Parts: sequence; C-alpha cells; structure tokens
Amino acid sequence: MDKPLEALIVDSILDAIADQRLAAGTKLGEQALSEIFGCNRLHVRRALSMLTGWQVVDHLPNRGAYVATPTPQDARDVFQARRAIETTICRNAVRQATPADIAALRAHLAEEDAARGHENRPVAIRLSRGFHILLARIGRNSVLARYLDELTMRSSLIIGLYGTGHATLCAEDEHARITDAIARRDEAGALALLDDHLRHIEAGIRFDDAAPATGALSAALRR
Amino acid sequence: MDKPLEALIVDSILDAIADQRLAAGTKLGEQALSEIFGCNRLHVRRALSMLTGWQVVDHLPNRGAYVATPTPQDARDVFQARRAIETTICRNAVRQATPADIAALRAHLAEEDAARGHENRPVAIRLSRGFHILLARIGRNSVLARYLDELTMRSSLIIGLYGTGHATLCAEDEHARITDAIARRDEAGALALLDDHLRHIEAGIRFDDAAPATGALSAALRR
DNA sequence: GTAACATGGATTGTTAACAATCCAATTCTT
DNA sequence: AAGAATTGGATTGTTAACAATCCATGTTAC
Repeated sequence: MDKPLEALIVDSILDAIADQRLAAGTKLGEQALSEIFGCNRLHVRRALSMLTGWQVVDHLPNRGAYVATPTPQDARDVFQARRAIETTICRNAVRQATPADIAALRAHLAEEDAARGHENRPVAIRLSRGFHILLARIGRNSVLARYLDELTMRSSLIIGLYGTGHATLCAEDEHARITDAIARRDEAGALALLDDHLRHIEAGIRFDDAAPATGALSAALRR
Repeated sequence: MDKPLEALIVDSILDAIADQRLAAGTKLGEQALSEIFGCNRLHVRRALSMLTGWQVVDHLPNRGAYVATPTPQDARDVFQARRAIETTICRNAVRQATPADIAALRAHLAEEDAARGHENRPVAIRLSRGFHILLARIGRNSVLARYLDELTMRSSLIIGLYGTGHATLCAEDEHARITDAIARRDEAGALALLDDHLRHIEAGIRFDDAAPATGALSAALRR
C-alpha cells in the first residue's frame, strides 16, 4: 500500500457527509484533522483540495475549509443533473443487468428493509444512497457513476440543509418497484418510476430554514 | 487578485488540451512547469492535483504526472455521458434562451465560419468546443455546465488519440441548424439535431492506432 | 454604554532543505 | 558481444521552520 493516506481522509469525510454526520458549514480545520488522522498537515491539505474538487468543500483563502452549503439554485441544478444522469444509468441497467446484478439489487433491498426496522438513521441514509450507487455500477458507465457519486453526496448536504421531515428518508418501496421493473426489462416503466422517485425526493425540500452549522468534528469522523 | 496562480496554470494546461496542442501521454514534469510559469514547484503540484480531479491528468506515484490517455471504454462512456448531459442542456436552452442568447449563438457561428476560412486548426477546434460550452451556459445549470467542460476536454483527448481525419472538425452547419431550432423553440428538432451531431462526432473515431505521446511542452503552453 | 482601535493567539500559506524513489548510462561478468 | 548488476543524475515526496493573515479579546476614547 503506497499512499492510501489522503484517500483515507477523503473517504472518511465523504462518508461522514453522505451519512449526514457532517453538516453543511462545519469548519474543517487543518490541525484538527491532522490530529484526528494522526498525519502531517500537508496530507490534510491535499485531501481538502480533492474534496473541493468534489464540490462538497468550500475553500476560503486564509480562512480555511468548510463543508459546502449548497444554495437553493445549487439544489435545483443538482437534482436536474441527477435526473439527466440517472435516466441514462437506469436505461443502461435495464439493458445490461445480469441475473447476478438483479440478485445484488434484491439483496440490497433486504438490507434496506432490515435497517428501516431498526430505526438506525445514519445506516438507513447510507443504504438509501447505496441503491442509487449500485444502480450506477450496474449501468457500467464509469463517467456517469463518478458523477452520480458526487451528486448523491451533494444531495445529502442539500437534504440535511433544506429537507423537511419526511424527505430525509422517502418511500423505499420505490426502490423495490424500480428493481422489479428492471428485472422484467420494462425500460419505460423503470424510467418513469425513477423519475417519480427523484421528483419525490426533490419535493421533500423547502428553501425556508437554513439550519446552523454547529458540528463536533472528531465525533462525526469516528468510525 | 490573490492567487490566480495555480488557476492560471490549470487554465493554461486545460486550454492546451482543449486545443489539442498537448497530446495524450505527454509528461508534465514539475520542474519544467515551474520554470515555464516562473513559480514555485508546490503551485505546480497543486495545479496538477486539480487536473487529476478533472480526469485529464494521470498521476503515477513517484513517476510524475502525464496527460491522460483515455481508453476506448473511457471514450464510449464519455460520449454517452455527453449525450445524457447535453440533451438536458439543450432542452434548457430551448426553453430559456433569451434574444440576447440567440444573438450570442449567431455571433459564435460567424466566428466559426471565419475561422474555418482561415484554415487555422487550433482556433477552429477551440471554437467548435466553444459552441457546446456556450449552449451549456445558456442552459443555466452550473452543474451540467461544469460536467460538460470536463467532458469536452476529455473529448479533445479522445479525438486527438483515435480521431480519423474528418472527425477532428466535423460539419459545422450542424451547429447552425441546432441554433435555428433553438431560435424557433423547436424542442424536439433541436434535441434530434444535437443527438445526430454527437453521434457524428463519435462516428469519427476508430480504436485502431494509438498515436504516440511525443510533445514539446514549453511550445504547447506558449500563448 | 457604544464604537473604534490596538494586541495576542491561532490558523493558514509559503519557502527551502532533505530524504526516497526511479531511470539511464556504464561497467563487469560470462 | 549480450545480459545483468551498479552507480550517478534527475525527479518526486516529505518534513520542518518561517512569514502572513485573520479572529477574538480587551482597551481606550467619546
């Protein structure tokens, strides 16, 4: 293993954002992070630079790095981009899904069900995102998969900022119905269901209250 | 202006890639770049890090940075992603284009015409890419616009690597016809023309010969 | 009591020197 | 002479110390 160092920092922070343990606006101090990960400050700096490339960290000169706080306009753009990208991903999935892929989707749905029962919010959020990521992997387009990674990450920030209660974890049976449509190679059906699903997620955000940015960094990154 | 330093390096290299002055595979040595731009090696390093985020530079540990050489699979994924993204961009453009936007498109077409007369290849390539970028700006979705920036950049590398003669600069009247369709708010027509246009570009690449990677770096970055 | 101003501490940004790695040319062996 | 080991040069990666900037606290004037 050569240097999974900054990759580890990046992944840790991305995971924390995806799970909504790290809220928008929390400061990512260089010294704090270097102590948490027990490494040099330069590695933290590089990791933060990569995260700004992912559009999930804002870097203010001489003032440090902060978890990005998407604007309402950003939110609209992100969700429109998701519709554009996930439509093609889903079409690919319908056309190319192998029996093993379908099985993986079903297994994932079972996990989601189990997690929903346990009322474990962070895990449920992670799994909900995982369904879309899995779909992207089945679609077998690395470019679109990478963009969706970024967009789902930003979606987590958006929902954490503007999400109304029922939006944070929307109907999971939609995931099941999309899976069924894919399994029976119903392209039009799958696309329609996916589009509905994304619109439901988007419908669950309101641009009124902007939650504050308080955050216990070390606790959020504990694993 | 605080630090347009690394931004300047990034933009210079991106421009050189977009214009196909920098070919895939050319080495981007840190010292060479720091001498060209008259700056510290660390700034070069940061710039290269950003460029790897754009997927146009590959970073091999202990061996330096090289202009990325997309694989055939990458090429397929990039062009499919472009169809997905530019479709939505074009729809936005048809719906939201102001008279000023249309005028800007027409002005751009005039530039393209003029450049085509002069047989100035780098300029023609830049302008051909510029049409798509302009369309994205008119679409007013910053996320999709940023992705298209990246994808057109990678397209330049792909065409430079695998492009057959007539593909490097394909029919510009297609740009004109797309503009006309947008001007008359013909959504279906515009989308169909754009899809055709992208398929024509894609049809002009052949995955046989992989051109070598020789490159005079300082000359390519001269401006 | 409020507002402008100075000061101390903390954080970020930069520079330079040092260590580790890799590549190519040279030398030695068979 | 061909091939393998070696050594020197060049390039990348890391570390530590230094400079610049900003924020908050405390002070002073009005």
